[in-house]
Amino acid sequence: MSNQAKHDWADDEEVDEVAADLPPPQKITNKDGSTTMIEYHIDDNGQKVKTTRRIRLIKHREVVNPRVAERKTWSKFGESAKDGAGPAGDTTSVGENIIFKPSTTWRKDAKDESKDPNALAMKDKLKDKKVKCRICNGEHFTTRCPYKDTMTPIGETTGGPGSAAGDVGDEASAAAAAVGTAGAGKKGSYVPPALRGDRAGAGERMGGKYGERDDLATLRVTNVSEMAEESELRDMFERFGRVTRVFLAKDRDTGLAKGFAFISFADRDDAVKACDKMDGWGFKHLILRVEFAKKAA
DNA sequence: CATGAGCGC
Repeated sequence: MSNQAKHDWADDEEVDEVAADLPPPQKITNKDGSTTMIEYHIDDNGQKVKTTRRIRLIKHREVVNPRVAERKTWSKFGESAKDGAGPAGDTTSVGENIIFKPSTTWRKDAKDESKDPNALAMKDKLKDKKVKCRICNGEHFTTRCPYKDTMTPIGETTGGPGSAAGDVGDEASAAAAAVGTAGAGKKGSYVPPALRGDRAGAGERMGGKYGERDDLATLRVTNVSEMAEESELRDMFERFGRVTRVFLAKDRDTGLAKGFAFISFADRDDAVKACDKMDGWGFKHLILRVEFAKKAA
């Protein structure tokens, strides 16, 4: 630190010679306890700028499943009767929450395996059995194809003009085709999101703030427990057919479920079955109400 | 009770 350090930046006051023409800053306390600050300033280009900020109090409160919280109050018994609260390290092992996370780098891992003679033998075996992906002709089953979600199987129409089948021999050239611009309508080529799915050429019917949603096979589920999770809902509804979307409305601040959810099925018939069976279903001490969703407001 | 996000041009 030199003697320049005497200058305190906090004393800098180049502020507000212009402040006179600006509206005064406002501070509004909202119903939910948050504060909205509205300030005005002149930017470098001499433009008047209004800044609105909303400040929330952060609640340092842990969200615990009440059933877990309740269990923690149980008194111990037997040889542990005199032990204090919480797990005793010498008699209890605390399980971790194991979360299943599919790796996004599995292809790389698979490549590394190719150095392994066993894996090579397996590959040869697959070659002999002529396992061929219908999407990219790669040596894997179609369901395992890395382009499964972005490409259409070779030979299936995408709604675009068909052309002679490209000789897509391996994954590398398939990838090149996916990235390239040439094969927009070509079989096995990249399909833009707007053209994916069953509705052919629905591109121009899109509108509204969040785009248009087909709610023909969407159920609205109400009386959903605060503690519910999307995965649990998915598990419950999947047995009726392919679930394409699960939306559980949650409070942005607390993360707790707001009590209603939407479940979309690929097939409306499955939605009908699910609606029938799940309306009145008991879930986490509440009775679900399930009905077909109406159009969003 | 209850009809779905948030990004940023």
